[in-house]
Amino acid sequence: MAGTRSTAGKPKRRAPRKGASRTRVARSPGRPAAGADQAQRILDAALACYAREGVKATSIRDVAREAGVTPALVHYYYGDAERLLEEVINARVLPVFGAVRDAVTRVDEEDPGALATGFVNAICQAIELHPWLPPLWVREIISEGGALRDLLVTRIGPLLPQAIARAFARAQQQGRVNPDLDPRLIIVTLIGLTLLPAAGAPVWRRIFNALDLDMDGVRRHALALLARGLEAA
Amino acid sequence: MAGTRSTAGKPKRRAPRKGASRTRVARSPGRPAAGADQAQRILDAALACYAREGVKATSIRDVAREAGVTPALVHYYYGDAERLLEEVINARVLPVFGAVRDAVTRVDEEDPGALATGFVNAICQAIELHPWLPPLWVREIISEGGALRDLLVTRIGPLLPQAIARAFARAQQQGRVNPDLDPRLIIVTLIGLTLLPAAGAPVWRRIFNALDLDMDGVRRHALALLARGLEAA
Amino acid sequence: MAGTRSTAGKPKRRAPRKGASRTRVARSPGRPAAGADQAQRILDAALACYAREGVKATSIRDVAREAGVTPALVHYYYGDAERLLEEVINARVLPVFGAVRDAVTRVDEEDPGALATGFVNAICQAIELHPWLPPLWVREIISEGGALRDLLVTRIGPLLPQAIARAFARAQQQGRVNPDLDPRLIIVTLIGLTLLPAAGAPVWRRIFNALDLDMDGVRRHALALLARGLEAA
Amino acid sequence: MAGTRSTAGKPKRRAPRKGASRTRVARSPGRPAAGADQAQRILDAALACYAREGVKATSIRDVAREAGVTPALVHYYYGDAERLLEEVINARVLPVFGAVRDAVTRVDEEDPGALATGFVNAICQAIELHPWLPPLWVREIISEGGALRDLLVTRIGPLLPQAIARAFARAQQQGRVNPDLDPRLIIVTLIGLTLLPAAGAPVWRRIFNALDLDMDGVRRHALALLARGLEAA
DNA sequence: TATGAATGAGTCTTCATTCAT
DNA sequence: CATGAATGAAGACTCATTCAT
Repeated sequence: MAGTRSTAGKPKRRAPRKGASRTRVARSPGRPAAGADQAQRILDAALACYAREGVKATSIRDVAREAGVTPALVHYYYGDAERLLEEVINARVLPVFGAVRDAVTRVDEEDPGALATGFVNAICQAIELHPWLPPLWVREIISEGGALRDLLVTRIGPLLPQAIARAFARAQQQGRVNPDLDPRLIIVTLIGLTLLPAAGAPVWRRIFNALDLDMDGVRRHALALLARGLEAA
Repeated sequence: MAGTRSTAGKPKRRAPRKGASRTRVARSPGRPAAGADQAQRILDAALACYAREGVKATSIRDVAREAGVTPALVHYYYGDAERLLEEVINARVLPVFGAVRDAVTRVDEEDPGALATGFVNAICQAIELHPWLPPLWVREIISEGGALRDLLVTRIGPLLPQAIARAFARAQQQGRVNPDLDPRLIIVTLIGLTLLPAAGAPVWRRIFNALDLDMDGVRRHALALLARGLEAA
Repeated sequence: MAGTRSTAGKPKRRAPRKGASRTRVARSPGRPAAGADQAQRILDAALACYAREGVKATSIRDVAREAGVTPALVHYYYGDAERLLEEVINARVLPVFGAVRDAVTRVDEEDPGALATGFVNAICQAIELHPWLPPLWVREIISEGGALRDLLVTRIGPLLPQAIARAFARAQQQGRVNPDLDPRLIIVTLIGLTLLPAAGAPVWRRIFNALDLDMDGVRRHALALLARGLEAA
Repeated sequence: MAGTRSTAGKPKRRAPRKGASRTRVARSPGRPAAGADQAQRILDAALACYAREGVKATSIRDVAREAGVTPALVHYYYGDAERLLEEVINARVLPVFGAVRDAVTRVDEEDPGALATGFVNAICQAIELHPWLPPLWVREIISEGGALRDLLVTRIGPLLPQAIARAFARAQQQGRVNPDLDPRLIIVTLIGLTLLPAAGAPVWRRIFNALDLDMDGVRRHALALLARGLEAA
């Protein structure tokens, strides 16, 4: 009979409860206190799923399965697929871009070649440390409707891309850079020569039946192309 | 009761589901004879959804909504999300790559510069004709787990990429190409200089607040970089 | 593996989909076309559950169980617990109050006794026709937080209660009604003498071990009390 | 693992659940010795939720939220939604009815007018002391399926209602009371003239746009109606 | 005494799919 | 050719409950 049904799953009905979203116990604000390495494992699992399946196609169940926990626990820690994504971004993704930016800003801004080389090296290093980076980038940042596009526009873009574009524009005006290039597309090019090959590596390996297509080869190829492609004369 | 079949609620895609396959009435082979511009509309809608949301994240309902028909009709025509995807590939995607390949093969294979230029021009033309091409490419072909990866490996790869790699390898041995490049990564580079910027254009426009970042600019930038980057001296 | 999970339950993720609420197929607007007596059965079941368990405590599953259909079908027809409630109100509840109002407005407004008698008789008749009326009234209209309170305030209140209050205020000023009464509380009293006893009948029967406590007894008791209680002298 | 017990996700209330009953540490009997104003706070919170949302629609989480404690603590103290309800009844609800009964039994039982007046005054006083009383009464005692119905039948009914009914029956036989009334419905009427208006006050205030509709007005209206309505001549 | 972690179960909602029409 | 009705399955989210601390 009715009246026996559990309260679970449907708060009560009607109780707007919208405001109270954020499960009371949810940990999302501060990093999950202590002993909760589960929380870390969940973040890693989410990242893996995002990279493999795409953010939109990743269900909380997928993440739970990948992490070896129950879906309820994912919800316990991060409350919501949306908040889980936010946490992944803040705790995993942004730090990596921060590191790349730091590495690049240590380079002489007036030397466009050094700038490009610095970026390529930094991003290739990041890629080797974080295999999820290339797939996540091409799928969720570059792609239309990507779940992380705003991230690039609001939080990454203002840092590196604009700085690089400005540096190249200056150098170009001073005749130190290939005048037919569009300074704004330099950063796009740098990504197209590093993150894109990295993301596509598995396919290209199969197509060329070449197991030796590794990140170091990609790096050298990119640097070789840029060395001549960027220069003025 | 209705709905006694077992495949209901089935996974997004990929579920083998060998048994109940192929709806009795399903039309998948030739385009349905009459009154079936519906069928075309559905294919277009699917393509739009794939490009916008990703193949895995596109439900049959999404396609139906986009096409302005009932989900039942989509099922009636294509039976299955998997078969719908196949039809989209065969009827829409492959022809475009065929056209690009045809354009490129009309070029002198022994001139690496012409080859690169030919590819860039052909792909840029295809992009302008088919706005779904860049997003679909970066998300479903380049990306790990992309739904169209096999397509590249089995049906596109053997054609153009391998031919281009061979041509550049030959030219490189003859000293006519920058010796520090990896011939196999040339095609990757070409894509990274065209399809990737095209896919990312909306974001870059926002980041640089530049509405003038169009495909023609991308093309010129790519050709400028390649002109010097590829040459030997 | 991930990526195999059904799309169900979680549209895609993130796809706001808020606007698109109203299931495309949902029937809520027009009465469900034809042959859909299921839709009627569901409304009846919902009403029964509301009366028995309360609106807030009624789950869509309860309704489905009561109606002998699947929860998914309830959702198919009415999309949402909220919309189901709306439909029940519009298709079942409001018509009853309309009938009561019509009956009362046929009475001479200048005769307060006739007005009270008319209301008592009309509401008692409605109660006998619609057993769900008393429980629904006391629980969802009178009670704090009742799900139908707004209904009374916005759609029923302006009709009968205010008219009755005005009529009694006039008659009281003319010395034709007990001067110590509050005209606005007359309608409250009328309800307290009819709907409340009706709702409580089962308990009172058990307390007094009296199976003969029926609506007709309630009606006569109410009229007897009002006959003297309302009059002036 | 944690959570291997079987009662999880159990129905709102009423689930027999004889087996796993009574949490090992549960405190249900005497009030927990020390530091346990928490326990009191929880009872108050439960009462507030019951009045606001209804007993069936009140989850242990709601109570915890309202009390500002963890759900686990509520469970720690009262183990179970069912037992929590019992405690609320014993510690909060029954004493109030006891007080009303005491007040009424101090009146001359042979004077029906005094009896009615005494009840009205006593209940109105109780209402002003305990705002949760009217909603709880109409929703959980009067209403079909109300969670406190048994309470009325087994523990309150035998006291006051039956005594009042007997007193009025006697007086009626002696010609001292309106002969057309049903003595058993007197108590129902008394409630309909006090608790019901009190419960509905918020709505009626909005309908009549009258902020001056207070308990004292309700009391006077009730007494005025009863004074004439009950008398014999 | 009190709570964070963890989980099974239950509800809502959506989806793919079938079938009768 | 096309669709409304109907359903099983799956996913999201919430809940009650336990347990270790």
